[in-house]
Amino acid sequence: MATQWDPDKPIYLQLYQQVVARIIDGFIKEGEALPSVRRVAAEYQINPITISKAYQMLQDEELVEKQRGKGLFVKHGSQEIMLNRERDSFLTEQWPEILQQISRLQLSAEQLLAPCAEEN
Amino acid sequence: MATQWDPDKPIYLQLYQQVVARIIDGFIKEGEALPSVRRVAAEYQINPITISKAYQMLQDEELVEKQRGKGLFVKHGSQEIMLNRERDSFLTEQWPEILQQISRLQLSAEQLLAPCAEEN
Amino acid sequence: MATQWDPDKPIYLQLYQQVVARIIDGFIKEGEALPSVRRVAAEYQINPITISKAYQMLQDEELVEKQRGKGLFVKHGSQEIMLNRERDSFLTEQWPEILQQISRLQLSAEQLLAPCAEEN
Amino acid sequence: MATQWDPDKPIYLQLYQQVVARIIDGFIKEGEALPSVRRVAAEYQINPITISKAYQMLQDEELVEKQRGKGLFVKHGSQEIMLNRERDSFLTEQWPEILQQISRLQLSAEQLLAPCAEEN
DNA sequence: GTGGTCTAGACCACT
DNA sequence: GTGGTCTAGACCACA
Repeated sequence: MATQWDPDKPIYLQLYQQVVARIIDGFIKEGEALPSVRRVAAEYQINPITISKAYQMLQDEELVEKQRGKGLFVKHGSQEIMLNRERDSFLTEQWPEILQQISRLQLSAEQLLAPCAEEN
Repeated sequence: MATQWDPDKPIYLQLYQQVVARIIDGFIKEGEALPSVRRVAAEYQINPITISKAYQMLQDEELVEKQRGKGLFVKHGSQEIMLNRERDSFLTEQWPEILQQISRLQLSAEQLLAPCAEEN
Repeated sequence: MATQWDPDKPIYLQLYQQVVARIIDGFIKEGEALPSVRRVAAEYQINPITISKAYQMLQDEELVEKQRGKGLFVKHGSQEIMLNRERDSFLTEQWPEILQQISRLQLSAEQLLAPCAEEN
Repeated sequence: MATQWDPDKPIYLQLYQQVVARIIDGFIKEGEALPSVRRVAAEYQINPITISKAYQMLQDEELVEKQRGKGLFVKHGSQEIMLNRERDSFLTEQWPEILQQISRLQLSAEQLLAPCAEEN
């Protein structure tokens, strides 16, 4: 999917966010295994350690659990937790800043809704 | 103003953005001088080199000009240039991502407009 | 019994320790057979190889002996050997560290004996 | 101090515990900087990344804070938090198991207090 | 000077 | 097959 990496952000973080997104969006279901470290490493031409780092974050947050010798599995309930957490953080952290920015730059509703109009 | 620095972003960048914001918002007017490196360094307990770096960015973008022995002054026309540039970058880079995020998280207009309602 | 496995320790080790504990405590008596690999595998949903590994340790230590075609049997004298070995290792390896920890954390006798008091 | 490493535990974990211990015991005071990654790496002949990993844990737990370009500093209040956490975890997790072990192995008070007697 | 990130390659333990 | 750990060495951004 993400064929290319943004060079301004650590790969492991982008990877982490990608996995979270894929769980939220239901591409990886609860109870299923994450693609193995080696598999991802081969597919994306990335060092396995970089992937481990992303996967470690998911374990630290208890969204994923290790089954020794088998792999990492999405915990039950993770999808909802992730979704709620993303919503919360968007609404309480990012959105207020965005609103402030919009007001500072005196952007009109017309300008903001332009991309929506294009889709029609 | 800037009560504290976000430890995850370079200070010089935060400083740069703060100055731009203050010019756009008219707190520092065109033709006026920026606060001196020393002054800012003392006030914010920051390494002077860090401040120089932020100020250098403003010079590189020709939004500010050096008057030898006097300091840095906001060029005439800078406010408008900055404002337009920020608008453009917001509309073309940030806003599309924000819209996508809103759709992914299935946020309702109600949730998004809540903070506006509060202000009344 | 073993409701769940600690994902941070190898299963075969936990299994080994569990068997030792059950022999020491007399739940499995000398001369009796250990539950078969297949039985344990089915009951605990564990890979049979993992169980073999735990049972192999017991054979290597000659606490258990194989009777071809019948299974593994607890040797006579094993209970005492195990008990003594556990006592020794506890007193010489674990206990000194525990005492040191207690002193470092300045724990009072009161705090340490609280659980004993509860039992009354 | 810890001239040698226990080969059964990851070095980064031992390092983490050592730093926690040194803060609890007051050898590293609140507000002070941790020894730099490179310094420790040179002193103990360890790969810098291994040390980073230990230090990262301390940051994740918000016991230590980064000052960009300067180093890692012990947060105010960390000593007490660490001490309380270690006490809690000892009393609620380790100690009950120890008591159970003592009872299982039928160890006498005499045996347990022997090392204390030696000190006299 | 500081910490952070990544690579390439090795080895280990577990299932 | 799985993930975890470590090394050696490189490069980067920041103050």
